Amino acid sequence: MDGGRCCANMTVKEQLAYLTKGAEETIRAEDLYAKLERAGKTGQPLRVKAGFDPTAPDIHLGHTVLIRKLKHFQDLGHTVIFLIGDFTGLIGDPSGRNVTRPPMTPEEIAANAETYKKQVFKILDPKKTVVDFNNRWLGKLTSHEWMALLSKYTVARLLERDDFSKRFKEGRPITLLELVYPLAMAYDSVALKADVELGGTDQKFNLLAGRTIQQEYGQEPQVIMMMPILEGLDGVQKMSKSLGNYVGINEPPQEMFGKLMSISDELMWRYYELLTDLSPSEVAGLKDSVSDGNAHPLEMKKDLARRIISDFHGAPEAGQAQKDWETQFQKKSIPHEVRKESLSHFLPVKLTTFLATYGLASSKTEAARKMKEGAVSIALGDAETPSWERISDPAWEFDPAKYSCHGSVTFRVGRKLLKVSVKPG
RNA sequence: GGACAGGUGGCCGAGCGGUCAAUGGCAGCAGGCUGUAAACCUGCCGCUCCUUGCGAGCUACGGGGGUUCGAAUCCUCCCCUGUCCA
Repeated sequence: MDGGRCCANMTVKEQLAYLTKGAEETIRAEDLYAKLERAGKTGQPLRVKAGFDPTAPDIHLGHTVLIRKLKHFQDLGHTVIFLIGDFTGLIGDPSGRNVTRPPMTPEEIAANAETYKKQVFKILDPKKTVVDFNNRWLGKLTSHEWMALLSKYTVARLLERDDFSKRFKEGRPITLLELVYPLAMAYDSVALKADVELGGTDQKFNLLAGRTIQQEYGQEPQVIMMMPILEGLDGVQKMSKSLGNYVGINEPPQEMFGKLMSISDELMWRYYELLTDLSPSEVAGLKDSVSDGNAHPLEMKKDLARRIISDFHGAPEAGQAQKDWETQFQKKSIPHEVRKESLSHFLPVKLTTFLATYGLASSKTEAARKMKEGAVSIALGDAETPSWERISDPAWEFDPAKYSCHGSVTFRVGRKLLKVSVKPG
C-alpha cells in the first residue's frame, strides 16, 4: 500500500471527502461530518468497526476494498476495530451458503485470527488496530439479556430485508437462528460503542439494524459506510473463494499476474478504481488514453497487475512476475520460475500416468483426454526458445533415458508447466 | 398433529423398469482466433485398465432393505426440504 497521507492539516470537509471516496453509500454523511468535527475538538478518535467471519481467513482482493477503506480512517488517526465474528460465525450470515458449518473449536478460531492478522497487516497498521472477538460479549449474554435484545425488533422489520423476503416468497428455508444474525451483529456495535461501521453493500440491512439497536440502548447511532462489492475474474459474480473467481493476496506474484491478465478490458477499469490508490480523475485519464489509441489495453492491464502485486509482494517481485509472464506467454518460452520436480526413478512410464502423478492432470483418464485434445506437449533442454512437440497419442511412453543428453524436459498441459531433470544421479 | 409436493453429477434441471455414466443450460478445462483479454467457433467434462475402441470393468441418481433376468425409475422403512391446514 502507498504510505498514509497525513491529515494533521486537513479540514473536516477534506477529511470527509477522503473518507467517503469510493464508498457506494454513507448513512449519513452529515453525521460523519459532525463526528469528525467533534473528534477533532476533543482529540478523541472515532471507533471504526468492521466485522469478519472467522471461517474464511484467506483474504482476497475483494476483501481489500473494505480493508483499504479502514486504512483511510487509520490514516486520519482513528481507531480501527477489526472484529472477528467467532460468535456470529456460528450462526452464519444469512446471505451466505445454505450449508451448515460445523462448529469451530477455540483453537481453530485462534489460528484463523492469526492468519487474518498476518494478511490484514499488509494493509493496516498493527499499532492502530484493535483486534477483538464478539464471543467476548455475545457469549456471555444471559437468556434474559437475549430476550431484552430480541424484544427490540419486529418480524415485519426483519422481513423487509430483501434476501429474507425473497427466500420467504420462493419457499426457501429461513431458520430462526438466521433471523437473529442481524441483531447479534447490531449488538456488537452496542458493545463496542462504534461510531462508524464499514461493510459491503450487501450488509446494508445488518448495518442499519446496528443504528436502530444502538439507539434502543441509549447510544448515538453509528455512521455506516458501504463499500462496493468487487466483481470476480469473470466480471459478473462477486469475487469469492467458493466461486473460484478470486485472487488471494497470499498467492505467488506469478499466479496473481496471470489471473489479473485474464480479466476483461471493461473489468480492468473497475479494478483500477477499487484496487489502486489512483484518484477517479487519474483513472479517467488512463481510460481516455486507451480510447484515444495512445495506450494499448494490454499494457494498461500489465500496469494494473503490477500495481496490485506491488502492494502485497513489493515492486521487485511484481516486476519479475511481469517478466516471467511475458516470457512464458508472449514469447512462449519457459520462465525462470517454473515448477521443477525431480524424478523418483528413470524407468519408462506412460505419459498419462506421469501427468497424473505429478498433478498436471487430475487422473489418468483426464490425462489421456488432454492428450487427445492436443493440450500436451514437451520441450527438451533449457533453450531460450524451446520447440514444443505436441504429443497426442495416449499410449506414448516417457523414457527419461532417451533424453538424458538434453539435461531436462519440460511438460506442458494447457497452461500448466513442469520441468523435470533427466540426468540420473 | 393432518393433507400434499419434492430430494438426480460443482450448480440449475430432464429422465420415471432395459437402448442411462444419465438430454439440456451454467460453471470448468482444452483447441482455434487474439492482446494466453473479452466475445465467438470446436471439442471435452466419474474412475481404472489396455489391444485408445463409438472397447472392457468399477462406482454413482438422499440413506437402508426389498421386488425383478435387469431399477435413477416399482415397493417399504428412515432422514431431509417446501406448501397448505391446525
